[in-house]
Amino acid sequence: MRLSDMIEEFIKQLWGQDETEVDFKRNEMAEYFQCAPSHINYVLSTRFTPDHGYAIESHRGGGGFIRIIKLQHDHSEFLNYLLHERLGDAISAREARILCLQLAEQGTISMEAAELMCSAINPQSLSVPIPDTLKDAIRSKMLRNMLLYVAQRG
Amino acid sequence: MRLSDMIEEFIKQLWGQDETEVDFKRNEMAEYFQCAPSHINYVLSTRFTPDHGYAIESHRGGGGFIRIIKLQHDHSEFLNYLLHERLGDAISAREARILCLQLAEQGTISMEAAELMCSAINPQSLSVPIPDTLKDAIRSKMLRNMLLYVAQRG
DNA sequence: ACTGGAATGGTCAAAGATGGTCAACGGATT
DNA sequence: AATCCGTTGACCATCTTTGACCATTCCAGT
Repeated sequence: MRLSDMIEEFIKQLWGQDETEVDFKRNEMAEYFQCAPSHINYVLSTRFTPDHGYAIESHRGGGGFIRIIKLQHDHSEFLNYLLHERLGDAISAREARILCLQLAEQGTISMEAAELMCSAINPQSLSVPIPDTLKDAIRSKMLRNMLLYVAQRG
Repeated sequence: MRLSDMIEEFIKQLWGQDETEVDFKRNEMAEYFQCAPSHINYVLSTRFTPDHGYAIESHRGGGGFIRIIKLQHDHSEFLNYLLHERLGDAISAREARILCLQLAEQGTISMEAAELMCSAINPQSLSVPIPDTLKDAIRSKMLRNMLLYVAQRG
């Protein structure tokens, strides 16, 4: 069995009943498996992505940690679709806006949340001198992060 | 838990009912936590700033002390302050995050809205190859648009 | 009034503690 | 042979902790 698979298994066993997230220290984990610390990042980026149903948070510096959050599975199909299929690496302001409003219409988020999201991805927010391709990429990342937050709350 | 976090907690528990400020001696506090006196300053400058809703006063010399004052903001005034003074044309992710959480703390917005805003301004949203100065500019515009929505809605 | 020491708090830079990124290497898979 | 995936290490970014040195205020003794 590959080391990465063992680390994946180990991490999955950290969850107890009902817990929605687990914390650990990257260096301790690497020490335990006698591997390079960056190996932990590799496992996270290949096995604990949003597509796999997880979100990652971390803090550096003394007392730092890595936190893996399980996304709720009982949220709407539409949200899942957006996160895993519809939302790619880039999206226009117009498309993003429509998706936010649809989320509200079908009750996944409040209309206020939708409006707030629209404010964030408003073309004005990105009125800086960079190529449109980058703007579409940023918008996609922004929307993804916001949707991930929504998905964390079930 | 980090020492700095424990000191922060401790200080926050110094407040009684209705009190608007608390006083203490830096050296006594440092002695209590067995840390360098300057550590207290570190905690103050990272957790009790005006952005966090606090002001600091102090006196040196015999009988000296540090005083932390809880600022009390009127909702719409604070929003105006943020929009017209605090928020310039650039802001770091860290500062932006603190301001959003502060808005929730004051009850101007819900904690959900604050978290949603934090998701949008998350460094990950701006992980594209552009200079940091542009990222700070975009963040400022995003936050401004979201705050404008909040202000107009309220 | 002066003056110098004691009692406080402030600043800043270095060291320590974490985690992140990226590119190279090598074996496995196609 | 070409490509993909796992593994590793060099280098980077961020946050915390500590200590050396500085500034201000008070007070007691001239």
